[in-house]
Amino acid sequence: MARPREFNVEDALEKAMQLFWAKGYKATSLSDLTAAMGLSKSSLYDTFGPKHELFLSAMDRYNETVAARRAAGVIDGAKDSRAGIAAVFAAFLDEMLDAGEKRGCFVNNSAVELAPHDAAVAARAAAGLAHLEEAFYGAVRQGQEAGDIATGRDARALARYLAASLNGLIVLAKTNPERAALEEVVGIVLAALD
Amino acid sequence: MARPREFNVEDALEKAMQLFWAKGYKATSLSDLTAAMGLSKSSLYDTFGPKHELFLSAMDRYNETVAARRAAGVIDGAKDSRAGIAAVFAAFLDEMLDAGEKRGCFVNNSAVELAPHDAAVAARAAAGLAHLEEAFYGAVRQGQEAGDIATGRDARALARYLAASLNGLIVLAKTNPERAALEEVVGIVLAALD
DNA sequence: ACAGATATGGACCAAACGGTCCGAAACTGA
DNA sequence: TCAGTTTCGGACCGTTTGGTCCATATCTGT
Repeated sequence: MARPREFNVEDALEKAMQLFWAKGYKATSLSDLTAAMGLSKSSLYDTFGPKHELFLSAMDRYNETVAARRAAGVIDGAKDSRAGIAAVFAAFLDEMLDAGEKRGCFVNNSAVELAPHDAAVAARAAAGLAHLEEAFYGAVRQGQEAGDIATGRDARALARYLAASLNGLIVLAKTNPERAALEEVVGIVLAALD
Repeated sequence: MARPREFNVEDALEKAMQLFWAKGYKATSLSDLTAAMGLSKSSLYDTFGPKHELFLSAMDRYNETVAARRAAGVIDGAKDSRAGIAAVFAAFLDEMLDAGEKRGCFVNNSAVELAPHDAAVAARAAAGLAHLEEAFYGAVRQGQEAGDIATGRDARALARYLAASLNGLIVLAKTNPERAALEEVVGIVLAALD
């Protein structure tokens, strides 16, 4: 019927997500995007709509892929829920310290930069956080039933607490990326499960 | 000797800080600034230098005034250190929920938006966080000596933990401003002091 | 082979960006 | 009073921004 697209939509969206993740919304220009995605402005616009819409798509992709992988990481520690939770924190620390990129969490970044003034972004950020919280919630409940997490506290509150703590650590790591100090904090955070 | 300045430097810087705080660096234009500060571009440039320098001055002002006031809030609870710490968390929750502004913490915002790519901002964000941590540290030590905070944990690590948790709560509050849920999390955070 | 459909790059656009410059205004000290 | 100094608003600058448009190239179905 017609000329085929010369780029892979998924790949291009992935590139856009990586850029927005690393630089934020306002600091990423259309030129940056077209360069990274390997297509021209018109193609970008035809396929993904205006910049803001592309950004929302990038957030959706993040929630569906990166955040989902993270949630799966919690669940993988199924036999030992506590270990699964600890693994998520450890993975984040590695990501913040090893790469030197310090890009943090795309949901976190977007929530801080845009959520107060942008309802669509706020909704996606809320969904992303809820995703993480839900993963923690499942692990906490399981751990409480299995006995390796104390039952004294409400599982929902604990899950929220874990999600908040993780985001706090990310912010801290952006300015003070010292592994030992951060691990000490993680230790205190996880002690709430005892 | 010469024509006097028609605006108050401190007041103008305060206005700039409020704007950057609410909107972030990239989203705040020189037009926004001159309008809010009540002066023309040339005056702004002569007095505060280029935009980036003005932003750094705004961060300095935040650290010297807002952050200092916050630290004083911790110390005010001198007789009961734990209460002083709790008061800081409560004050932040009020700020995030009552105003409806949800601007959060200027240091937190700047750390997320710019720290990974801007060393000067990163340094100031680190200083702001250190300021908060130091206030917590003093309170924790005092509390441990007085007996209302458990001595089982290192005071420095606890202070860092409190600073991280506070920042995590701020991020959470930006997308999910439900008082009850947030207060529950605060309760778990403060339980680490027992 | 060819008609129809569609994705392409690059030219183009108005607006907004951060920053510079300068003539005029307003004050001071002598 | 008036020379000297400093600050003022606003015009102006080149660049970059997000977004639009179109002639061309390339594919498909018949």
